[in-house]
Amino acid sequence: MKRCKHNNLKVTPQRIAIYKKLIELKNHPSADAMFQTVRRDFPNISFDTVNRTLLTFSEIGIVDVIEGHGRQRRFDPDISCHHHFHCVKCKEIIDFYSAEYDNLEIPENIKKKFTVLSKRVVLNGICDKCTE
Amino acid sequence: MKRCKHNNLKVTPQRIAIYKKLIELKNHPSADAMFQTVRRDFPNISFDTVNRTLLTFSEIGIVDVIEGHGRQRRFDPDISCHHHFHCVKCKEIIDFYSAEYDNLEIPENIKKKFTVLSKRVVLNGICDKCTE
DNA sequence: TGACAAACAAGAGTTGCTCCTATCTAATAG
DNA sequence: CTATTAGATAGGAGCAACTCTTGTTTGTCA
Repeated sequence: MKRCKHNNLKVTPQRIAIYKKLIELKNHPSADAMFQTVRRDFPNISFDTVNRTLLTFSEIGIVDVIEGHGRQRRFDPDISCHHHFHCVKCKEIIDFYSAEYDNLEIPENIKKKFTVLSKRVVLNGICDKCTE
Repeated sequence: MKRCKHNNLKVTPQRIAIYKKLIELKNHPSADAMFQTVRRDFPNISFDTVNRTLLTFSEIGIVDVIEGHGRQRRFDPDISCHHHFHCVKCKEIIDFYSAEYDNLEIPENIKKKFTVLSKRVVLNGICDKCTE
């Protein structure tokens, strides 16, 4: 919440409610999933507020917007360095951790030209559930 | 085109036109961008045909559907192993190559549980044009 | 406590696919 | 070479997931 003040954002009950739900969740909710969840405690919040708040949070760096192949945008409350496995069948995104991947160097020619903010290894494949 | 036959798909003029444009392109077109391009040579092709064909191509492995943060799905005609830099401002996706990244090992616990089909390192940051 | 900028709810609008139906065509059989 | 038929196409309707607009409410600072 300090983060909000630092960015000239007001601390509203809606934002607090969304933030609390976000840190509770261990998966990668869509805007709609967050809306459904927050709505239980806050019955007349609008979808737009939830969605806008999530985008605002991503701008000040308290959530990540994650890469996806599907149609819905997904948010990631875990902003520590981690990596993703995408199942091409069920579209699920599974987090995993790897020291080797965390320590990857950014290639020189990239570092010279661009400002790199984050890195992530994305594996595509078929998850255990879809293999049967 | 052999690939089409192997997968019991018919070789139609539309598919040939889409395929030709695809291998010409060096960027990461959206379905709509492809539609606009193909339409110039093939004025009465429908958007649906282009989109369906791109999805079909991705299923038989002649294009990749790539991770993206925006609302549009992007296709990648370069299916050799390479990596992506995403500019968080202009949303451009820039390809880069790195032998170090190509040789990354898949962690044991992932290999045991899931079938990995491809791997890619995704860097997020700000590109040279957006830095000014 | 009053003024003002920021945030909110509700609903309309937009984008980017995805599905449906009637028509057409490429490939196989005769 | 023609008939058959499974698969493909065009065009348009339908739908999901945002995104914008408008009028109202709420924090914050003077």
